[in-house]
Formats: sequence, structure tokens, C-alpha cells
Amino acid sequence: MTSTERYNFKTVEQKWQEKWHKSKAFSSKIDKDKEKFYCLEMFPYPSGKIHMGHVRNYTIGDVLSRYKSLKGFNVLHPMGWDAFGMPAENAARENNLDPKEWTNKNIATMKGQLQRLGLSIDWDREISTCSEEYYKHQQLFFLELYEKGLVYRKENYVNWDPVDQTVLANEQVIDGKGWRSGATVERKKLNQWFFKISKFSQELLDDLEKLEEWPNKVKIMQKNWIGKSFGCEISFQTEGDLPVKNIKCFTTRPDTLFGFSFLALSVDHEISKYFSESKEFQEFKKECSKTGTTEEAIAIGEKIGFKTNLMAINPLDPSQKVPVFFANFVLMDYGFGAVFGCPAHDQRDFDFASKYKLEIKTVVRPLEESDKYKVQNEAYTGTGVIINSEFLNGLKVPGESIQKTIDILEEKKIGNKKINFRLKDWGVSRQRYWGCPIPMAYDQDGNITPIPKKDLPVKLPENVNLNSKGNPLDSINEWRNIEIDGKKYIRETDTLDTFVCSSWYYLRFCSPQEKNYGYNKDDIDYWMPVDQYIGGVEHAILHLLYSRFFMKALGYKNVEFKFNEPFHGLFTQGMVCHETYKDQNNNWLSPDDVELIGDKFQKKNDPNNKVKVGPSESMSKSKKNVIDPENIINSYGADAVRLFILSDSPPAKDVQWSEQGMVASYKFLQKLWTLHGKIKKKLEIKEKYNDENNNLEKFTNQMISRITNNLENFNYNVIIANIYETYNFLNKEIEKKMDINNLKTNYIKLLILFSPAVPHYTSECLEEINGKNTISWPEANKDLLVEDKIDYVIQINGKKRAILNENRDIDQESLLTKLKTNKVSQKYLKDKSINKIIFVKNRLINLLINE
RNA sequence: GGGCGAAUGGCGGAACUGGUAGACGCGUUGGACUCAAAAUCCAAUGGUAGCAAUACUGUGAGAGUUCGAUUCUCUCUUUGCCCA
Repeated sequence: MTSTERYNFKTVEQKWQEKWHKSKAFSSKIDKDKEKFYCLEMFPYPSGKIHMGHVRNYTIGDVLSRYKSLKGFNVLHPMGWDAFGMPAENAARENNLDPKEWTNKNIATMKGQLQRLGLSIDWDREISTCSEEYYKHQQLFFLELYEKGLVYRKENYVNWDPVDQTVLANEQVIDGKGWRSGATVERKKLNQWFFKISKFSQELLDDLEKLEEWPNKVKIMQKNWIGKSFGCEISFQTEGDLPVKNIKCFTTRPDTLFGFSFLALSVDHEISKYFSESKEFQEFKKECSKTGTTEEAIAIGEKIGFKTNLMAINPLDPSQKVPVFFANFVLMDYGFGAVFGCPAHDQRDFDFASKYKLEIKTVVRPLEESDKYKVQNEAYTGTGVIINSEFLNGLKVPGESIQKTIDILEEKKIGNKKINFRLKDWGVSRQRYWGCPIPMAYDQDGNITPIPKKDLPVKLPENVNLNSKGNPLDSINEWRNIEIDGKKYIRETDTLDTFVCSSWYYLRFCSPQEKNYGYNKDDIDYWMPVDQYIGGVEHAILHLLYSRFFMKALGYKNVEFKFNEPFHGLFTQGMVCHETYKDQNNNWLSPDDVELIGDKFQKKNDPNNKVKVGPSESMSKSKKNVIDPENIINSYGADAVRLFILSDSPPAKDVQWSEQGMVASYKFLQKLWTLHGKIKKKLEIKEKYNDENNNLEKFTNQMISRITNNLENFNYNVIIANIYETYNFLNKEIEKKMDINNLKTNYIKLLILFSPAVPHYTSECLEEINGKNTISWPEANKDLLVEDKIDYVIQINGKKRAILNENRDIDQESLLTKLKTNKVSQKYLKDKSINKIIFVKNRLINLLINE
């Protein structure tokens, strides 16, 4: 390609993508002489097409990978597909397709799209979680965890979506409704498989401290999610018409015990067995099932209770006896399924007590109130002082009151200090077809038997009727009924939560071909942990916590496994946003459907229809504010897209998609190409000239230092600004006489600095200038980073008044002497005496004078 | 309601450990080229006053620490995210 032509991104990008592909430029092998760098971006769900969020995520990772390679690291940069999940099943059902076909077709499309972005991915390591090759290892892990006692089955309440006939995870319940169907979510009891993540609560919490290169924000979110709290287990004596002598409660507020006015039990509390005959109780229980199981649903929902004839006795004041209720806001998996109610200082208890006309006794007053303070319309939950509580009176809340009360309760042998975690065991059962089958079976009596390891994988049956209600696997008898050692069994028909697939995929990338096990020890010992993990902050809790758990679970009772955290560094990138448009009938409009006429938007082909411009929001199909990366890459080329997606905002923040910005990036590459042509011409003339000031060399050195620094700190938007600066500088400098050897070496270095961002373009330029020579990341010459002349800021009384360009390292006295000949400062110093001088070496001088 | 961030020109955003605020880009304006337009190139561009040199002012609001604060501390406002 001759440089006088316009830059043809189509030819250039295709040429280099083919070269990289043929030469396996990004394939990675263990090389113990080199330092490894494992760069991983969250793998995509193959929904059909890539979206701008993917473009951003993978461009960020690609910049890092390419930079680290040039720096001499042995880089592992793989890609795969999070291929199980409901969308495939839904799409397949709607279009009468096979989920596998649908998924594989999408993978093929999206792989092609990613390749056209020019990502430096080792495609030989590609994995797909829906392939037997992948999930058979997952089934083996499941059995291993089962053997270690980290997997168990129990009956549990789930969020049940009555329309989709499926279990929903808590985060799939939005405002008490199913995220997909919109149906009101119910509570339902099901037998479910669980991973014992709670066994590692403390470890998951403690190890957060080791994750120095994780955003604080994410660590705090995980910490809150794990939710360690100190509290007290209290045993209440009871009297009444049931053979129950006492009830154990857990509370984080034992200090409010004197404000005790009822005791509330979960409907599943063992005492409920005495009510199995009661119609009223069964109806109450049914009513309770209408409230979801999320903390939010419980907090918002109406509190209802069912009164028993039991009375609970306050262990600190035996004269105080209060009623015992079953209540919908108490769950069996919190504490012991029993809490004591102190309405004055807990809003939930307050609502309940108000409804059932129970006593509301104030036991905490705010600091500024007197002891006569009484809680009125809402619970007081703030800090303060204990009152009306006999020997607890005067204790500061919460600082000393909780601990003191626990001490007293322990001494009196009424209660024990207890630590409680909010983190619950991970329910992994899903009543779905398109997931990894759980390798378990049941005999005729319902006893559990693991599928023998030699019979793995348990393959998903094909040609399944997805239109059946509930789990399609339930209705395939020829798949369900099996024989193990001549005995008849029925398979487990639940499949695993897809979060299980993504909890260990980073290990699989180290040994994607390994036949016998999920990973190969030598491979993971070299590559793990992931040095930099990059993805959306929406996975801050679940995916990242589950992955951390998985490492701990694999390492549990396994001395060979030497890792306990999967991701050394974590970076969470922001979203790609776009303005939203609605027509006058409030229908969402795609950016392709509107055009800007003057300063107003109009609907295309319908100029009378007024378009309302809404705020810029994360691109989503439902709001139609999406830009298809494929069209953009076709029009402007991958490098220009990469340039734009990096340029406008810091990677950690949201970025606004802007057509103008996109065009500007495209035009800039054209300008850069024109400049490249000029440089090439200059190099051909073989001009000899001694550039004494070394302008270009100095500039190049500064750029090496600045761009390297910006790369290390994820300031990728600033790198793009640095590239523009370099263009501006070179474009002027090239007009001067230059030494061509000097020009060539420095220009090559600059091109290398650009290459992580715009790899096709720089590859082409470098080939023209540098031939087939290999390239590596340039080192800055530190001597050239130091300027001999410095702009000293002259301040008078702290205000900038002049700038003096003087020698580096000049001392205060000499600078002062020079200053006296300077007109501007003379003006200010005339007839004034200097009281104080502040001199900052190589920076500024500040003269304090009398006005 | 709780936790964690953020706030800088018309817009997106720079600014190392407290030391020239506004890098770089977009937009806007003026100019060159052109019969004309697009593209391209050159120049200007925080605000106010001034022909200009320059002066004053300016990083959400208010206070504080400091010779000096976008940067540190406190209060407030707005806003985003997470949890409820």
C-alpha cells in the first residue's frame, strides 16, 4: 500500500488478522524462563451478536495483553463462551430450534465479530461451557465436592416463578416480581442441591484483605454480602398449653431485651408440628408463602402473625411474660428461626406490634433526650443510651451496650455470644433443560447415589420437547430411568446454576485439552492466578464470590492445590451509554430511526412525529438505544472503533457513545496515515542534519514514560490523548530539518507505543518502516526526561504573576537575582519589602510582601 | 433507610506525593482552498472588562488547615451505584 493513498482499513485489517491467525501469533505455551501474565476478560454469553459492552471490555483487555507481550511477558489471553442458560432455552422454544444449535450458531457469529476487532486472543484455547468436554469435568468436580461434604441436598424455600415454572435467584426477583415473566413471585418448598459456601464465610471475608488489586468498592460489597454480625443466642423459658419448655433465639440486639414484647417464630419452626392439624395455621402458612424470600420483600411486605397460647418469659425479668407468634418475616435459615421482638427499636417489630396492639416499651433514648423519652410513631434505631432496663441503664448504644449485655447473659448462663453470617449456602439446582446435568440418582426409596465416575459425563438428552411445563427433563423417561450395577435408579433432573460453569472456567483455560480432569496441575501451577481480570461491576458479588468459593472448595482437603484466590487483580469497566429516544406515542426509537435536523431530532420518513430525547443510559435492547458494533466496524474499521471506545472516558467510568466522536477517531487515523506518508518520504531523501536540541528524542522519551505510566494505571483515555499529542508534535516537527536515523528510531518507538490501541494500523506502518524486525516495548532514557530549562512560577503573595524560564537546579539566591531584572515582578516588588520567601526547587518561588 | 463513589468550560474529560487549572478530543467562530459545497488545512476558543499589554474572577455551595487547595478536613446540596 503506498502512503499517498487514503488509509484503507479494510485491506490492512484483513491482512493483519489473517497473518496473526496463520502465524498463531497469540498462542501461548508454558515457558518457565519468562514471567507469565494471565489476562482474562469475563467471557460472554452467546446471545447472538456482540454488543458495545463487549467491544469495550475486550478492547481494554486487548490493550493490556498486547502491552504486556511487548514488555516481554508470556501472556495468556484466552476466550470462551458462557453457553448454558435460559435465553437459549427460551429462544429455542419460541423458534422451535435446538438450544445447542442456536447456541453454536451464535458462538460462530460472535467469534467472527470478535476476530474482526483484531483481539490478541489465543483461539486454540477456546472453550464452551455447554460442550460435553467442559461439563463432564464440572460433574466430576461436583462429585468431588460431594465426597468432601461440601455438597448437600435439603428442602428449602425458593423464589418460585409460577409463570416460568422455575426457581429464581434472589437477584432475579425485582420488586417482588420475576425478572423475565413479571409474575408475582411465590415462596415454595423444594428439594435442592446446595454448595456449602457458608463453610468458608470467615475465609472469604478474611482473604478480601489479600486482594490488594481489587477495587475497594467490590470488596466492600462482598463484605456486606457475607455480612458477619455479632450477636447472642438466648434461650427463653416458655409456659402454655404445649409441651415446649424453652425456645432458642438469635439476636444482634440483646441490649434491648427489656423492651421485649413478643417472640416471633418462622412457620417452619419445629413448634409448628403442633399446629399441623390446625386449619387456621395452614391457611396462615399459605398466606406467608405469598411473600418472597428476599430480605427486601420481607422488609416491604405486610407483617402478619399467628398467635399461639404460649408465653415467653424474659430471662432478665421473670415477671415479664409476652405472647409467642408465628410471623411471616422470620425465616428458618436466620438464627434459629426465632427472634424476640423489641418494637421500640426495630421498625419491623414496631409495625408488627402496632398491628397486634402489643406493648411498645422504650429502652434506648437518643443522647440529647431525657430518660422520659418515649418512642412515638416509628422505631428509634440510632445511637443513644439504655434506659428502663434496670442494671443495663446508662450503657452507651451500641458501643458498650451489646457486649456488656452479652457478658451478663453469659455469666447468668442465659445466653451465648454467637457470630452470624448473612451469607447463605449456594442453591445450585435449576429446573431447566439447558444446563449441566447434576450427576446424581435416586433409588426407589429416594436414597441418593452419585453416578459412578466412570459413567460421566451425564449427557444432556437431545431432541427434547421444550414446550412441556416445568423442567423438560422430567418428562424424558428413557433418560431418567437408569441402572447402576443392575439396580434401578432415577436420575436427578435438575441442572446446575450457570454460575457454576463460570466459577472455574479460568482454570480450564490453562489446560483446555486436558482429557482426564478439569485442569492439569503443571498448567495451573504456571498460569494461575489470573493476573488481571476485567469485567462489569454487575458481577461484583455473585460470580466473583462463587469463583472465590470454588478455589477454596477445590483446595479443601487437597494439599496439591496451592491457590485460594482466583483473581489477583480485578478491574471493573463502566458501561457504554447512549441517549434514548421516544416518539410522540411513547414508543422507544432506535438511533437509526431518528435524524438530527438543525438542533432537533426527527423520526426518519415521518418528520411530523416529534421525537423526545431522553437521558443517556446504558445500551439495552428494551430501550432500543443500541449501536450495533458490526455496522460500526464495517464503516470505520476495528482500529477506529477501538480508538474511540478508549478515548472518551476513563475505562472505569461509563462512556457516552457519540457518532461525532466515532467519526473523529476515524478521521484521525486518516491524518495519522498522511503524516506517516510524509515521514516515509523524508526517510527516503536520506537527509543528514544534526539536531542539537534532540527535540524528537526528548519528546519520544517523555512519551515512553507517560504512555507506559498511563498503561500501568488503566488511564487508557489519556493514552489516546497522548497519541493525539504525538501527532500534533510530529506534524510540526516534520517540517524542520531532521536527522533521518534519529527520525527512524524514534518514529518506530512511537509507533510501538501506539500499537496496543491500534494494532492493525501500527503493524502496517511498522512493516513499511521497520521491515520484519521484531519489536519490543521501548525503555525511556531517564537522562533525557530531565529538562535543562524549567518554567519557574513566580508568585507574589501566593498569586501567580510571572513565569521565568531558567536553568534546572538553580538556587533561591540566583533565581531572586534574575527575578529582579524581570519587568513584571519589578512592577510588584517596587517599594515593597519582602517578608518571607517560599522556594520550591525546580518549581516555584513565592514572595510574601506587604501590600 | 444504610454503605460506597462522583461533581472541573457549551460537551466528554486532563492535572505526578498540596505547587502554571482546563492537556487531548468534540462543538463553536474566523480564515485558506473552491464557481459553490463537502472534505482538508490554518488560527482562535472558561467568564467579565480592555484595541492591547494586562487585571479581576473561576474546579457543586459554605467554612477550615496552608505561603499556596481541583487535590487535605468538616458541614451542606445534587447525583450515580450497591444493599435494603
